[in-house]
Amino acid sequence: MQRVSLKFLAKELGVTEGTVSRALNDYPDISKATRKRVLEVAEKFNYKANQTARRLATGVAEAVAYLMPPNTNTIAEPFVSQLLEGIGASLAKRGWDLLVVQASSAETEVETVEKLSTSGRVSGVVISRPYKNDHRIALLKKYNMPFIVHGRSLQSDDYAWFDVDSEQAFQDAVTHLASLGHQRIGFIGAPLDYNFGQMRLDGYKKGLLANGLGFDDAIVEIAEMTDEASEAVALKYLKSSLAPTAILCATDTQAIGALAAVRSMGLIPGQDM
Amino acid sequence: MQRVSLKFLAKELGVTEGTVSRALNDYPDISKATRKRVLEVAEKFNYKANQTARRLATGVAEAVAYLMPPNTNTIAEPFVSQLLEGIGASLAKRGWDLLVVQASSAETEVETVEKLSTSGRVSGVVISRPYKNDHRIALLKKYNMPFIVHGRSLQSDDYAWFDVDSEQAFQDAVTHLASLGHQRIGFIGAPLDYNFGQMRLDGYKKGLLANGLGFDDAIVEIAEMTDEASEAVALKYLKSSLAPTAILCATDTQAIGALAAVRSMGLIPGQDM
DNA sequence: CTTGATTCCGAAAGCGCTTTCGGTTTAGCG
DNA sequence: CGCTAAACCGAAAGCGCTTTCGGAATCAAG
Repeated sequence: MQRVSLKFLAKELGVTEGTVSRALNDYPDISKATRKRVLEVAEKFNYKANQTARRLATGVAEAVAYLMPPNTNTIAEPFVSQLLEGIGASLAKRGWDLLVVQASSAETEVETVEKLSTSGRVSGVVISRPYKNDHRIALLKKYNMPFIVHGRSLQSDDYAWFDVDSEQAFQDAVTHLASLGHQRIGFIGAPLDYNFGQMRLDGYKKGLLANGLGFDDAIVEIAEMTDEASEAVALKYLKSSLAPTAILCATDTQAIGALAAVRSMGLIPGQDM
Repeated sequence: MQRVSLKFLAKELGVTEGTVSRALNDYPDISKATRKRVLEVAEKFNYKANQTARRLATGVAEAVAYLMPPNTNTIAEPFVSQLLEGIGASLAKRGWDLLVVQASSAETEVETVEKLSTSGRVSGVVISRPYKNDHRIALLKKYNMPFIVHGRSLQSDDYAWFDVDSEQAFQDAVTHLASLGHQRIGFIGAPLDYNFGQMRLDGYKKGLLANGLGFDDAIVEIAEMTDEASEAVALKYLKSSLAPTAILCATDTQAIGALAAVRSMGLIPGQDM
């Protein structure tokens, strides 16, 4: 199978590679006639430009990387998948590539970001869940690599981010539960190192306030983001003398754990709890 | 910020770019001493090779693409996410990239595969869920693009694939249930258009046979792969005079539906059923 | 018919790396 | 000490594309 290159097309057409390139890339200084000829022949031979060469020549990578959160298992969370789907779709429209990059651990994350920033294979980076004083962000800035953050941090004024309004959402959730008549609403939170952990807790608190409910340490706890950890916390709540009638969880995984706890107590979720 | 290129390092060291390249890539014809010097300086300036240039020069893309199944929402399925995680991890070890590519629709899928095969940006492709007479596979073969298929088809002898051994797994599942004392095991299957649907059904049947259990039409049904459909089927089983004591579902989603049915009957999963 | 402005395209220089080919040194050995 | 073989490294040619520069051809205007 003869690889169809620019040179091949040029020879076929009896023009220069430069001319073919100009025709293909809609340059102004090319006659209507030759452009038409070039496009036809390119079509005929099913020419697809070698992206690598094009990238080297233009200096633009035409690709962005999504940096996977380092904790294993997080990719299984639907939010990552859906995010990827969205990013991928809009990149595809421009013919750009989506790279999915993993740092095997938190330590290698720095190196991963560094390599991403300096190896020139992407023109932008998307990261999720900023930390406080995020070293990844620091690095991206240092190398002048364009990036956008999914999730916000307390000091995220000086870069672009997008996020769910965690605080509002959790306040709404409390309000919803309160409107159903719940007076005693428990909370299983995510680690406060994560900004969303902090925000969801804040939202929960605001919700309590807004609905005239009291805050009780006994049914508010931060747990690891695993179902086991959350299940244990939920069990403790349920077995206490003043058990909550509803439990709000910061993440899906924790909710799954809590559901298991509810069931193991012989209660039916959505009915007894 | 001065971009550290090979040329830069070469000038810094007083040698040729070629020499630096050789030292960095562990070529044999380079002295221990200069290699050491080169590595030190490279480290000092935090040199990372421009991947694009390297790819163009070597002709190997150092990247593989995962072609997302075209049906929307499938990426949200955990299997895709976990697969990506696994592929990404092993690619990362070799310093290769993982591209996630989406075809917006079934029609554009052909073009997507074609571009993937001819634009030279990847050296291999992974696809999921082969169809019968898969046009993607035909294209990949035509262009001599290495590929591997996740899932198998009936005629998958002439290419590499990997898959869960559905048949064995479901046979094992039946055996497990039988060893717990279950004599009447229901089955909610996936559409037989899917190869795994057929295989799981076969495994179920083999399991019954192997454990001396009888096959009963009344508690074996193929359902859509939604929780609602599965819930309806499970309810029917449970309400019948000869209700099964265990139900095997072909997919997670179906199991979720069945669990709902069990609970709505006031039974506790894992205990009463 | 001359001149100056346009239009179009060829020539060629890169982009940053790899890799072959030779030539110069050094080592090995009689 | 002389010869051959081996060890190193410089020079340079690509990889397949983009893009500047300038020249030839065409056109409009005087």
